[in-house]
This record gives sequence, C-alpha cells and structure tokens, in this order.
Amino acid sequence: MLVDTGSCERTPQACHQGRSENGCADCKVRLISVCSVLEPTELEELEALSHHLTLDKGQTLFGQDEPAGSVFNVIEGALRLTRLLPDGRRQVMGFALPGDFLGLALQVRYSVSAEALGPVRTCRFGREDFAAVVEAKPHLLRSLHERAGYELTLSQEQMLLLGRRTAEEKVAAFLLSLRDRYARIGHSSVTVELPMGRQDMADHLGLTIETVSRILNRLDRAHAVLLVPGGARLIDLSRLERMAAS
Amino acid sequence: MLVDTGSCERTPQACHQGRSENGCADCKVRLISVCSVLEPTELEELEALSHHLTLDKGQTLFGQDEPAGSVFNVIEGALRLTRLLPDGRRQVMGFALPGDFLGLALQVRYSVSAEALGPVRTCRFGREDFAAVVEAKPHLLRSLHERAGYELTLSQEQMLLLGRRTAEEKVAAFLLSLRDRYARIGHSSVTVELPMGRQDMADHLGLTIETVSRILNRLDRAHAVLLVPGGARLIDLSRLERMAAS
DNA sequence: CGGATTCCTTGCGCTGGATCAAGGCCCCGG
DNA sequence: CCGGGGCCTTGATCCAGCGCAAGGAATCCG
Repeated sequence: MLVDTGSCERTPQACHQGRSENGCADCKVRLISVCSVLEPTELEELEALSHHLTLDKGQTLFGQDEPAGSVFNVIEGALRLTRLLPDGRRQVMGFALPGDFLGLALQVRYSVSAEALGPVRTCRFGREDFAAVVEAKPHLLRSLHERAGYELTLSQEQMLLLGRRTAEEKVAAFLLSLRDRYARIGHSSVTVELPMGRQDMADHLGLTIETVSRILNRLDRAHAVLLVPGGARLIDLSRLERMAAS
Repeated sequence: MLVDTGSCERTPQACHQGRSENGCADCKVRLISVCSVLEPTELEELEALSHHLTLDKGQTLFGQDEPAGSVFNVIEGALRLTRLLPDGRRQVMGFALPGDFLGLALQVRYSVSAEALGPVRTCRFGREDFAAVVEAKPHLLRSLHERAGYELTLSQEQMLLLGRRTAEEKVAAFLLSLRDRYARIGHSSVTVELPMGRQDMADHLGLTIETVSRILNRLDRAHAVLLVPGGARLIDLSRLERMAAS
C-alpha cells in the first residue's frame, strides 16, 4: 500500500511536517530537482500543493497504463522503471534516483511502472495542480523540457547499448553511466551503489541474470571492479571505459 | 552539400519563394507539425524566420555532436537518425517523416546525425531565432514538450523491442509501427512504404542485414506480407500483431 | 545497350549468450 | 542455533542470430 503522509485534507497541521521537516527551503534535492529554477515565492506556492509519500522496498509508486494522477520528485532512494510485454518479459527502462522527476511528460497515463528498490521518499503533486503551475510559469516548463531532452539523450544512449553492444560492453557501460549519474547528483564515490538486483540489471541491459552475474564476476576476477554487497568499486576505470567502447 | 534555397542575405526577393510557394498558410504539413498550435499572426512571425532547405538522397542534414545551429520541420521525404559507436557500429535511432520536428530538445549539440533517405524538403529555423520565439510563446513550448513526451514513449517502445524481442517480433513490430506513423500523418495505406534500406532497418532493430532480409522474405512466403519494391503490403495484420507480441 | 555499382537474397557453419540445472550464500524469524 | 527463502553463482548444453561467401536483381551512367 502507498503511504501518503502528506494527505492534507483532514490534518492540515500535520501537513507541513508531512511535506518536509522545514519546507522546500531545505529540501535535500532542491538544487538538483526541477525546483531549482523556482524563486522562493514560487517555491512556497508549489509547497502548498506538495505531499510527502514514502515507500518501502518492493512497493509500487504507480503502474504502467494507469491514469497519471500524480507527478513526483524523488527525494531519497531509488526506483525501477519497467515496461512489460503481455507474456511477462520485462524491460527495465531505467532507474530513478534522487532529484529525478517522474511524470515529466505530463501525459494522461504512465508509460512505465515505478517500483521502489529500497526505502524511498518522494514529493507528490496532483498532475492537474502541477500542470496548472507549469502553465503559469514558462520557465518551469522550460526546465521540464530540458530534462525531457536529457532523458531523450539517455534513452538514445540506451538504445545504442541494447542494439549494438556485446554483453561485456553493456555491463561496463552500465556501471560507468550509473557512476556518472551519481556524480551528477553530488554523490561521487569510487564505489558505485547498486540498489537493484541482478535480474533488474539484466532486464535493463537486455541480458539474462546468469550472463550479468558471470560478467560481473569475470570483471571482479580481472580486477577491473571489486564486487561488494550492494555495490561495486570501479578499480580500473580506463579499462572499463575501453570495454564500454563509448 | 546542403542547398539552402531560402538564404535571404543576398536575394530577399527569392526568399519568399524559397520559403514556401504561398507561405506557411498552405504548407503541406502545417496541420501535423508543431506549427498547428500557432495563430495566423504567429505563423507569419515564424515564416519570417524560416528558410527552405532541400536535400537529395544520401545528403546529411546535420551530424552527431555538431553545434545545433538550426532546427527543422520535415515537409516531405524521410530521414534516418543515427548514432555511431567509435568502431563504426551504427544504431538507427529512428526515422523522421513529414510533420516531424528535428531539434525538439533545443539542445546545444545534435545528439544524432540526420541523413536523407530520398529527396527531402525541410523548413529550417536558426536555433537561437526559434528559441526566442519559443520563449515568447509558452503554448509553442508546450507543444514541443508534448512532442518530446511522445518521442520518449516511442523510444521506450524501441528499448523494449531492442532488449526483449526476437528477430521476428522486431521486424513485425517495426512494420506495424511504421504503418501507425504513416496513418498518424494522414498517409494510410495497406502498403507501407519503406524508404530505408535493409541495412537501415537492421541497424534500427539491432539485427544484421541478413537476418532482416531472411525474415522479411519468410513473412512474404508465409503470405503475412507482400514485398514490393520500396515497400511492403501488410496482408495478414492480425498475424503480424500476434507476432509483434505487443 | 553494356558494364559497374549498389543493394538484396540465400546457404552454411559458428558462436555469444540463452537455457537448464545445481548448489552456495546470506539474512531473517523462530 | 537451525531452517527456509530469496538472491546469486557456476557449470553444461543448446540454438537464434551472426559472419562469411556467393550469386542475383535493380539502377545508374557512359
């Protein structure tokens, strides 16, 4: 079940706490989220529409083809964005990290399902509410559009990966791209966290779980990476980059 | 070489003809392009910034990673949008058809190369010029953003295809999706035009040219499609849909 | 009209990654 | 401390699609 700690209808006092301990002003992801383009007064305006929503590992934020009632800022944790084929085959379109905005396209239905890979905190807005704010603030729309452009670039990168790379190239490129994304949100480290399981990586890279496992362990044995629980330390970056052939 | 028939610097009289025989008002793709959201006065404003540009088969409209000096509406013909790996492997990200807008994301550099598959007519705008118009007209930005959302959905569909479908499913899904896109721009027909070559399809679907050829001919022999020069007639739609597993 | 070029088809053997099948490890609850 | 379940690893075998090679059809051009 979804837990909407920010439901304001009946408990307006709890609401402020629900939204954020001290409001958007000291939100962890303010500077890396779409909100970074907003003025303080605009931020307050948006804050009045926001609800906090937390999920535990495995819970679904929204499902593919459901009416898109809300849009979300990811504050903490990671989610898996998936699409299903009728026969159950699964493609993981990507992973949402803190600072990411879900529902970017403001479309009527969600095009993917979003599931929590661990404890997740999000900032929720009613889609109509949010769309109205966007309508009134072209620079916010501009920012969303820029993000959409970035997403489009990422998805092109992913298509190139899925269509034209070998299994080893895929895994190496995945580790490097994840490291870049963490760096982009100010979470740089030699050790890349892997909050997703092997099956999720496989479904993201168009491989099987066995192949992903084999290749990760091969990279480990070759001292290109060091596998640790829940992550991987990238030892030989230049070798990985050569492997990724990017 | 690019032929910019709309270059206004030295031949202002030729310019109007260069733009469009009778201006945007009776542009073939006005109703299906981004321009469809513009008022007549806005259309004139944009027309003043437009230049016609035609290409012959094989010519490059722009190249991957080049500074994005212009954005384009495709008026007629089709283009191939590709990305290259350093070693020459190629992924065709998609095909641009009449009504499509190239440079949607308004980014500083092109993320793909665009090459004409046959004679192509486009309507070109300086990126800065166009961005200024967009800045002044939020509903145009809104329309661009909607298109970006549609592109994002298409590219997710393509990722699912590349990652999780068999060769036969890929080819069937490709034919059907092309048919849908032609229908969307008012070019419905049982016979789907295939302005791209086998190698382009292969590079789009993550297959080899041989596999594409084999499967198309297998579908032909099975009377699911009828191959004709430059296209394919979709005979057994329901069978193709079952194959595509969408 | 003939020669060249480009694109497409088809056959054949090979291989990268899938599939099948066992375990192994770790965490959690009792 | 033990037992069960979820995830991960590893080995053995298989096969869909690849790579190579040869030939065919369409188009262009002199």
